Amino acid sequence: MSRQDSVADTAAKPIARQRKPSSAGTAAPMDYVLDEQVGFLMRRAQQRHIAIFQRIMGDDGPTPTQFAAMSKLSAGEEISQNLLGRMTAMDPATIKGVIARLEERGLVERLPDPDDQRRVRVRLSAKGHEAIPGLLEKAKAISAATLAPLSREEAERLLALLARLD
Amino acid sequence: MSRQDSVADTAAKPIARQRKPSSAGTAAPMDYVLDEQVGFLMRRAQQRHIAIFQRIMGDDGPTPTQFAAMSKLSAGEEISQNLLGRMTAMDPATIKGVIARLEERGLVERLPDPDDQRRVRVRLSAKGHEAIPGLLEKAKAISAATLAPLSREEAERLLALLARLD
DNA sequence: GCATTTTCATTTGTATACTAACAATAATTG
DNA sequence: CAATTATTGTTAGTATACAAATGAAAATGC
Repeated sequence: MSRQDSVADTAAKPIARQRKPSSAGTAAPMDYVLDEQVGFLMRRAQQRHIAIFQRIMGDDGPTPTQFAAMSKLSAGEEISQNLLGRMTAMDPATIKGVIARLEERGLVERLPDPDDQRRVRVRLSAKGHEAIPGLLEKAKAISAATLAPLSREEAERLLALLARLD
Repeated sequence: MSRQDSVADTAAKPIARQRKPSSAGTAAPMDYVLDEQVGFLMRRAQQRHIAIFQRIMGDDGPTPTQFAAMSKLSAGEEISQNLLGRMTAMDPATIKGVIARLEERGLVERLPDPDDQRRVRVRLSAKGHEAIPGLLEKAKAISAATLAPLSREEAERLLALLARLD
């Protein structure tokens, strides 16, 4: 294997899913199997998704949150930093770092809002705009690859169920 | 609202889900709606889950990954650090930090493996063992609360679908 | 119109999570 | 057995992600 032993491939499948006959006397084992819990399953599905994301976007591509911000900005309007955070499900501290890194790479620009001195308006730079079509193409491939193990109907069902856990 | 404007509650629902008539001339908008992509939906579902986790476990409770490690160790056996990482879907660098923080809090112990000088064996401390029953109780409540918006059948379906995205 | 509250952005601190590079030790193979 | 390869654990660096606290500015209420 070329890439390091990342969790996403090498140790992908959990090793010990055995469900002991509840014998040994270490307190009450209870019927709790970590590998069957929502949180654990979601974490692992996310790890796989992020690995796919990085593979398809490439080494100099945006991270998932960076792309989310760019995607929302691609509509063309200037948006305040915090509002952009809400639109992409990032809190103010998180969106700040994401925008700062996008700005370092020349993909977005920050400018003061003339109407509200607290606000910082964020928008795509010309370079950012140029990147959008290619990124959207890759983003579609990422979603498809992530859902590849499922049929169309199953994928639709999963998305609908996930949307209800908001 | 008492807690800061965290994404998990205040800005929970995406704001702009409007699907413009593909008018404006900023390149090709393509039919890509961030809010409908697997990655985005999983990220938001995870954010909500983690918020529930922290609320139920409490301020001095373990984090999700810390609990995952403790849960696997509760079987009673000593496990090498890397193997424990594979069992809980964490790479070596990540499990190291998790175990270090559990050790600082006196919940796990690290000891050299007599048969393999590279290995570090990890096990629950007495204090860690005592904490397990209460933590398992809370962990079940966390899974239930996370899945609360869904019916039994829907929850089962979601878990089955997530398990296939591994 | 002024005090209270809210919003916006920032900073600091903690915890994941991964890549990459490394050293030490085991296991394998010629 | 010696050389190669693999495994284990560590360190350093980057990027999320959130809590909590702060200061500045805007909105609200009375």
